[in-house]
Amino acid sequence: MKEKYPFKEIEPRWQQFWEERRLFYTDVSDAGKKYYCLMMFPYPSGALHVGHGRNYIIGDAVARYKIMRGFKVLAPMGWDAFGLPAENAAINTGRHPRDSTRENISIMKRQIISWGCCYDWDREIATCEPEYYKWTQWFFLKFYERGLAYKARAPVNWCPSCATVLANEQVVNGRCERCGTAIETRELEQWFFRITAYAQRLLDDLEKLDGWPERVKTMQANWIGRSEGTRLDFRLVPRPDGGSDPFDTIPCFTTRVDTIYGCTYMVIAPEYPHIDELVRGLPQEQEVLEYVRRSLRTPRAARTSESAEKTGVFTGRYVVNPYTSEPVPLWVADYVLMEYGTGAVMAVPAHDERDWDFARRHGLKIKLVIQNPERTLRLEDMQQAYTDFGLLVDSGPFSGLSSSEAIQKMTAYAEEQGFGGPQVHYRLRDWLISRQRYWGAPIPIVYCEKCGTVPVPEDRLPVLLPDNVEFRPHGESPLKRCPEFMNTTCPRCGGAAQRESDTMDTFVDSSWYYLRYLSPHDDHRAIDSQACNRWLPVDQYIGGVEHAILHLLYARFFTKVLHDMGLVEFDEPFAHLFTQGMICKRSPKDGKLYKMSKSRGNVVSPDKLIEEYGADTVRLYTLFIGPPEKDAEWSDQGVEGAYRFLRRLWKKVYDHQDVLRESVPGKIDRRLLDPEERELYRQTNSAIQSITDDLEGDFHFNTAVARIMELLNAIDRLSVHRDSAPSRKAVFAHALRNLILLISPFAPHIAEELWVQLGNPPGILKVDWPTADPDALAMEEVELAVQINGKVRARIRVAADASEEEIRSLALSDERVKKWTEGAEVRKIVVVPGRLVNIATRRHSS
RNA sequence: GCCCGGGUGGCGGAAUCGGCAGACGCAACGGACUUAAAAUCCGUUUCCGCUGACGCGGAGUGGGGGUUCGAGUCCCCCCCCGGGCACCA
Repeated sequence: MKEKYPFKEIEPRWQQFWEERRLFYTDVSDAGKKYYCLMMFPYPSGALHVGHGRNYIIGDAVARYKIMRGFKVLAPMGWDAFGLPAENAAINTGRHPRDSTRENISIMKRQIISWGCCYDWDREIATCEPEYYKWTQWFFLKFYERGLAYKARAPVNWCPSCATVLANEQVVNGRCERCGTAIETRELEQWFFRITAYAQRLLDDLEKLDGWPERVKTMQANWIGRSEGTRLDFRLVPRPDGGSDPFDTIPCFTTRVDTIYGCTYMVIAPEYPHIDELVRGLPQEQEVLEYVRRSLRTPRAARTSESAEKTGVFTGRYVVNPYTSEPVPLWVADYVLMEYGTGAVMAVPAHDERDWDFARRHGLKIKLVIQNPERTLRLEDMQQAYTDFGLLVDSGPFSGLSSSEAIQKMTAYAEEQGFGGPQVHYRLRDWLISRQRYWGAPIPIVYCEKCGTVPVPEDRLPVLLPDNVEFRPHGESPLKRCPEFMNTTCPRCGGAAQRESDTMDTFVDSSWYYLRYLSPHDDHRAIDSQACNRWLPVDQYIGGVEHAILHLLYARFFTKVLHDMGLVEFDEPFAHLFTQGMICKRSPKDGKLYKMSKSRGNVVSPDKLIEEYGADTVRLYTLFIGPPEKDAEWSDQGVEGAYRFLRRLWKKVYDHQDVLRESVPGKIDRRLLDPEERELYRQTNSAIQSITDDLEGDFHFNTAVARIMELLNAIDRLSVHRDSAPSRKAVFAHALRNLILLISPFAPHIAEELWVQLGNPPGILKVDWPTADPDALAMEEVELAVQINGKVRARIRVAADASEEEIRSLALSDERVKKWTEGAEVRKIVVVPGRLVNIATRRHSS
C-alpha cells in the first residue's frame, strides 16, 4: 500500500473494473426490485463544467446506494443531440453539425467516465441519429392520426436572431430564451401539438405526483393557468346603414360576471378577425385601421409591458349588454390580447384596474355596481377601481347579492337565457413544434398538389436529413434549398410533391427518450411496452429546475398521449423528481455571482481538478457544497478541504494496515468494551443510522458527508496500535470498515481501493449497505442541561435510564442550581428525558 | 400585484415532534514539527462586558408583538432577498 493517496493510479483502475464487470449494465427482463434512476440527458455543447457534474454525481451516488440496498438499478445516459447551437456553429465555421455533435459527445462521455459516474452504455442514445429520430417522426405521425398534430396559421413568436419561431415556453419576458433578442410576432403557418386538449389532466394529475417538489408543481399549475368564469355573448347593434356584418355576436370571457351591470364599453384586440369589415364605410374607419396596423407592428414585449399606456380607439359600433339590453360602445385596444379568452373583454372600469385606467384616459363612463360592505364607496372619492368582492348595487334583480352568489346565479341565468354560461379558460397554448432549422428531426409530411397534405407512411421512415446542405442564416431552413430533399413523390398518388422543410422542436426528442432506453436499438418499434410497463414510471428523475415547465410538462403530455394510445399503462412518467440547484461562481469581470457558463467566463473545468485532486475529491466536494436542491457557490478552497479529508482517511488506513487486516469482522460484544471503545462503537452505528436516513429522505448529501467526517474525527480520538486489546482493535476496524462502506457511493474509487486494502475481495457494490445496531445507539450516561427559567445554568450527568424523580432531585441538589433557586419559589420542573431539565421559579418581592 | 422559496458567526451551512443555537467544512489567529517553507498535527474563534486567572454575567437565528416552563422552529404584523406568473379579462 502506498503511503500517499495515489488517486491518479487507482481511479482509472477502478473505472475499468466497473466497466469490465459490467456492474451498471442491466438486464431489463430480469425480475427483482427495480429502480430506474434517470438523470436528464445533456445537450452536447462542448465540454462539461463542474456545475453540470452535480447532476451526474448525485445520480451516481443514488444509483450506487440503491445497488448496495439490493435494487436492480437501471441508470442509462444519452444525448439530447439536436439543436440550434450546433447549427449556429456550422454557420460560423462551416463544420457539419453531425461532426461537431459527435465530437462533443465523445469529449463529454470521457468526462463523465472520469468523474467515476457509471451507466449502462449499451443503452446510450443520441436523438440526432436516424435510429432514434425515425421514431420521433413516428410519434409525430401517431399524433397526426389522432388529431393532436395540426398545421395552422397563427400569430407566432419569431426570433429575428435565431431566424426561427419559438414555442411560448421558449419566450422569457418577451425575449428569446436562447439569445435574448426581443421577440416579434409574425403570422405564419406552423405545426402544433394539441397539448391544450390535455390541460385539465396535466393539471389534475399534478396531485398524483407526491414525489415532486411543491414548487415545480406550482410552476406547472401557474403555467397551465386554469381560470373559471363565464362566457357572455354580446349582440352587435346592426350597422346604421343596414349593411351586413361578418358575425352578429361577440363572445367574451369574464371571471367577474357579477360586475356586468357596470359594463360601460367593450374592447376587442387589434388582431380580432374582420375588424376591417366591422368599420367599413364608417367615419372611424381610417383611424381604426391605422390603429390596428400600428399595434400589429409593435413588438409584443413593448405592448404588454406594465408601463405601456393604454391606447385604443372607438370603432363607431355598439354591442348590447345582454343583462341590461343597453348598448355600449365597442373599442379596439391593444391591452386586450387575442390569445387569451375570446380576444374580447367586457370593460367594467369601476371594478377593474385596467378598465379604470382606460376609461379615465378616454373619458368613458364609470358605473359603480359593487359596494364595499365595510365602507361605503362613492364614485366621486374613488382614486382607483374597487376590485374586491362585495355586495351588488344597481344590478337589477341581482342587487343585494354577494359577489360570489351573484357569479353563480348570473352565470346560470346566462345559460337559461342562451347568451352564455360557465366556461373554463387555460393560459396554456398549443405547443408550436415546427422550426425553420436544419438540425432537427424532419417533420414527416409531404405536400402534393393533388392530394394536399399527406403524412409519410410509417414504412418509409425515417425521413433522413440530407448531408449536402449549405449553412447560411437566411430565415428559412437550409432544407428548403436542398432540392434532393425537397423534391419527392406523393405517397398517395405517386405524383411530384414537396417535402415539409421544417424540423421539430428538440423538446419533442426529449419528451420520450426515457422510454427508448428500455429498447434503444429496436428497429421494429419505438418502445418496448412490456419493458416500459415493468420499469416505469422512473423511480427517480434528477435534473435542473430550469426544466420545471418546458421539458417536464411536454414529457408528461407525451406519456399521457402514449397511455391513451395503449402503448403504456402508466400515465405519469416520473414518480420522484429531484431538482438540484445550480453551481455558481463569481464572475472575474464584475465579482458578482452567476450560474457557471462559458459566456460569463466563470466555468471551472473538471478535467484540471481531477488531474490535481482526483475525481473522488471533486465528487465529495460537490456533494458537500450545500443542500443539493439549492444553488451553491463553488469554492476552490472547499475542494482543498475535501481533498484533505480523503488524504486523512487514506493515511488512517495506511498507518493501521496491520491492525485492520488482522481483525476479522464479526459481532462486537459491547459488554467487553471500555467506555472509549463503546463511544466509538456508538458513533459508528449512529453514523450508519443518520447517513441512511439522509439518503432515504430528501438526498441530504451535505449532512451525510458531514457525518462521515465526524466519524473519522471520532476514529482519530481512539488510539490504537499493534499491542492494543483485541476489543479495541475490533471496534476500530469496525468503524473504519463501515466508514468505507458509507463513503462508497460518494467517493467510490478510494472506497473500493481501501476496501481491498482491508483484505476484502474487490467489488464494494456487491456488499450490503450497513445497518445500525439499535442497541449500540443508546448511551448509558447522558449529560443534561439544567435550565432555570429557560437559561442553561448547569449540567448534570445521569444514567440514561434515570427516572424523572432521580433527575429532579439530582438537578435540585446541584450547587449551581441551588445558587440560582435560593430565595425563590420553584413553581414547576419540566424534565425532558435525555435532553434537559427546566426549573421555573418565581422570586418573592421582599 | 398574485403564488412559491428563503433570511442563522468572517464565509458555505447544521439543528427529528417546540428542548443545550452554531454540527461539519472553509477562512483567520496561536502553537508544535522544520535550517526554512509547504504539508501535517494540536489549540482558539457568535458578539459585548467584567476578571490577574479557572471563570462569570448579558445579548443573540431580518425587525416588532404573541403563545409556552422553554421558540431558529408555532401564531399575528412588518422589512429584505431569490424564483415563478402577470394589461390573463
